[in-house]
Amino acid sequence: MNTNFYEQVYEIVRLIPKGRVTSYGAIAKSLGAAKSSRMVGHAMSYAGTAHPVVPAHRVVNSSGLLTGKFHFSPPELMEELLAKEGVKVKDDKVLNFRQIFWNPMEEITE
DNA sequence: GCATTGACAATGG
DNA sequence: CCCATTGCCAATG
Repeated sequence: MNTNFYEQVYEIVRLIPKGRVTSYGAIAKSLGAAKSSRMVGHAMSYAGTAHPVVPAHRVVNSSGLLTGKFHFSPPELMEELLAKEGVKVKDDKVLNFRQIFWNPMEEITE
């Protein structure tokens, strides 16, 4: 595939530490495509059928909302995984989102 | 190749 | 804080 963009997205998502979450825009920015935040979401769709396990449940929208939880095998899986990681989810949104927010740029530092 | 849709983001009211 | 609009880019029909 070598669809660089998607590969980059998967790479970053895989780098997300346990108990942390990030937003599509942050990932897009890290890749230098802040305008293509939607592409990150598309990449996530492929994540389930592409690479070995991409913790897409750690990726949420800019509001910390679990927008794509419905895309998981069981929609509840997203909250389950997040809960296991120590992330509290309420009303399909991450609590203390700003505190557990993980900035990909800090790990990329190109 | 055009039109529609989409795991989004940012801005304005 | 919630709703409406715009931009952006790729996938799909």
